Amino acid sequence: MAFRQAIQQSALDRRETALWPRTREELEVRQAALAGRREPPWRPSVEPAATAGCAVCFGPAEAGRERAWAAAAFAGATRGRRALAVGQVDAEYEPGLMALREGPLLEAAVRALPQAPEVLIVPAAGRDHPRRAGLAVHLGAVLGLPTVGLTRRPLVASGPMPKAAAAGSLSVLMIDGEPVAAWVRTRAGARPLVVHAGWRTSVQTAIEVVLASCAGRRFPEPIREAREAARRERSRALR
DNA sequence: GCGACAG
DNA sequence: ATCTTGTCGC
Repeated sequence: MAFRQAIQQSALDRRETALWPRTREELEVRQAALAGRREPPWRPSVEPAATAGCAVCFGPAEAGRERAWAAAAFAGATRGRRALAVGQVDAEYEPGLMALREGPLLEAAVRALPQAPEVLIVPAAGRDHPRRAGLAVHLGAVLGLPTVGLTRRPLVASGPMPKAAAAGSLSVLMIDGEPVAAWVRTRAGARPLVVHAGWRTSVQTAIEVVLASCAGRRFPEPIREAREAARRERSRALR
């Protein structure tokens, strides 16, 4: 049955945990494989789509490891609309390999959400990546959820920022003639953000998802909520 | 002079 | 990301 199948595909298994690569070599192989997979493009069934965001923040390192707090949230996140995940990470930050650091924790936070989102905004690159599979793409594949990536600047692609100061003005970023992301002014007069095509999303769809959730602010509401939740938990734990 | 490769 | 100084707008 198509209906039942759709439900199973959109529902998050809250107990299952994926195995993330532990080394640079393993991750690079995985990324190359992910980039080759061609899943059916996703489009919001109803607008606005149920959009969630996620975030991670780090604390002082202890014994070589860093403590980290992750959160996932829907807009207007209150109790019941967000979730947390805490852990340690030993991988250092390295452009192109962010999944080693943030993948497991972000997955845990999203899976802990009481409801499965229709689409997830990830604070990381998507298709604009050395192997076309940034953390936004990887996390979407692991969760079986459409994702879009959102960063302050491009990772690989380069191009001029939109000239117009109006919210919604944009300029597409390409790699080898393929659209991978776009500079998007999410708020009038503010510096544009880079919106990336992610897991099962095109640049166009990614832009629609992000613009629909910004509500007059530079960052999408779900991302702001998740970021705030993670930082608040960190300060609570560190105190 | 330094950085210019996501967070 | 995190930190820190400086500027802008309500």
